[in-house]
Parts: sequence; C-alpha cells; structure tokens
Amino acid sequence: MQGQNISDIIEEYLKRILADSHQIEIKRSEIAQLFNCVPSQINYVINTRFTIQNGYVVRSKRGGGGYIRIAKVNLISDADVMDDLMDVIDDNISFTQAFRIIQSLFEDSVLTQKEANLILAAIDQRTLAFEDKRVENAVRARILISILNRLKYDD
Amino acid sequence: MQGQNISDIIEEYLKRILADSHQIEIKRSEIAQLFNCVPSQINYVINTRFTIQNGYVVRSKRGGGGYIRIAKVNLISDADVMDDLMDVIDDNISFTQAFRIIQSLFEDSVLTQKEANLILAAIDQRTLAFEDKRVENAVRARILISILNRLKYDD
DNA sequence: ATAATAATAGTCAACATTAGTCAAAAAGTT
DNA sequence: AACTTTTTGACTAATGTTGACTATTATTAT
Repeated sequence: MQGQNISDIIEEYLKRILADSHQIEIKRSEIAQLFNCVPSQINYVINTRFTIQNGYVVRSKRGGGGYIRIAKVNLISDADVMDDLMDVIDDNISFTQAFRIIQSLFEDSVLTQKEANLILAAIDQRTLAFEDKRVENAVRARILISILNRLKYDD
Repeated sequence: MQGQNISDIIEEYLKRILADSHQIEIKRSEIAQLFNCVPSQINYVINTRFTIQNGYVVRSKRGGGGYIRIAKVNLISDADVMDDLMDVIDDNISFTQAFRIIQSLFEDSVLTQKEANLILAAIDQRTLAFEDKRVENAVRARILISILNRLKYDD
C-alpha cells in the first residue's frame, strides 16, 4: 500500500469513481475542500496522473457552473488518441512519461503484464544510462515509437 | 550470519520482515533513525544485499510520501541460463548476435513470438540509430541485459 | 447591449519532503 | 602494507504542497 501523500489519495478517489462511470465531472473547489487542500493541488493531480499518456482526456470550463471533466479513453481503438500519444512522445520522452504509456497499454489489454515489464526494462533510466539526459530521452523515444509501430501494424 | 556491522544488522532486520511479508515498504529516514545511521547507509545495504542476483527487486519514490519498496521474487528455473547469456553479451553486442539469442529464447519457449518481436523492435539498428557502431552495440547490450535480468523472475 | 462583478479554473514559482549519488574517511581483512 | 568493505555527509534529483496572481465564463446592473 502506497499513497501516504494527498495526491495519491485524490488519484485513487477519482479512479475509483471512474471505474464505474467512464467519465466524471468534478468541481475543483469541492474536491479540494473534501481533501482539505488548495484547489491547485487538483490541477497537480490531473497533470501528473490523468494525462493522455495515462489514457485520460480532461476538459474543463471556468466561470459560474464551471467543472473539470475526466474521461477514460481506449488507446488502440481511438485513432485520434493514438496520434495524441505520438505527438506527446515526439522525439524525446522521460521514463516517467513512458511508464504511463506502457501502463495504459497494459490496462487496455494491448500488452500483457510480461510484455509491459520487458519493455519497461528496455527503456529504464539505468538501462539506457547516458550521461546526457537529452540523448537518453531521444533513444527512449525511438524505442517506444518502434514498439508502438510494431503493435499498431502487427495485429 | 555475523551481525557485526550495521549493514549486516539492517539486512537481517529487513529480511526477517520479508520472511512473512514477501514485500515491504520502508521510509529511508525512519530505518536510518532506527539504526542510528545516515540515510544513505540504507542505499548501501540495498545495493549490496538486495540485488536481483539475490532475488530482490527494489522500487522507490521520492518526494512527500516517498518510500523504498523491496520485494522478494521467485527466480525461475533457468535463471542461471540468463546469467550465462549475459556473460556472453558482456558490454556490447551486434544485432545479428542479439537476434540469435532472442530466437533461441523463443525456441526454448522463454519468449512468445510477440515478446520476441517487441524486443527485436527495441534493439533494431534503425531504432537505436547511432552514428557510432560501438555506441549502438553498447546500448543494445545494456538493453538486452536488462531484459534478461527481468526474465529471471516471474510476475 | 454593454459594463461591471462574481464565480469558476489555470499557471507558475517558491518551498517542503523525500530518496539517490559519489567520493572521502574509517574500519576490517589478508 | 595493500586491499576490500563499510560508514559518513555534502550535494543532487525527483516529487509533492502551497498560494499569489492570471484567465475565462456566467450573471447582474445600467
């Protein structure tokens, strides 16, 4: 059991709701109050845990009756989402971000647990081990794109 | 063993917990305080006594609510075959040689077709795409060794 | 209509809270 | 003495928390 910090707890809370609902709409200030934190903490949670890499699409509106809507999307079946993913990777990607992508591919059953683990082993920071972080992120991007292409055209 | 130095004592302490728990999650500073040593001593203990060779996998997270998680894993029956292969790879390997290794692992049913293909996609020449062939072969070696290490245990 | 005001959410940078690295010093072994 | 292992701490890196300030949208007043 992890999750000693508020961000993890909020993440868990939102994902539990998303487990049945596929999509939720929240009021930022209400959630903040519920977990006794500042409103911008909700943005932090969303930006780090509900990105497209994680398989989520977020839309929001300000002003009276404003909201934040979080929707779970399927990575393979949606071509647009796949394109977004490619855009995110571009020509460099951190391990953390790559991890999120692999995890969502596993959650969407595109990858088995073992396949996901092998890919993660390949793109781990210690594995690539370049002095220059930019080189590391560039190599990781090439590997990931190569693998995504394999997944895309193989079946 | 001979519980002479602090490292041995900490090792013993952690392993005693791991005897019933299969996995533990610690706070580095708490353990350090418990044994009256500096936090980085915990890293030393982990790096020298909880390696994959010993059958342990370690994961950690920094920041608020950070932790170090140590899990005991089951080494598969041909874990030592992986060790032999890693000896052969050493610190550099061509794609052709790597291909043979992956192929033999497939033939021995260690890898499925899809797993083998994903690995090959990752270590392909066009994927790695380095000017310098020596760099390419070194990176390929690191990736392959990391993957072989991962194959040593299940789950 | 238009302007002012209220009610939202977003951004960003400072600060806080962890863990990791590395190399020098100390201790132990041969 | 030479070599290996352990101990220590200064510095670094990653992640999380907070709040002041900004941007956008809806509502109300003129």
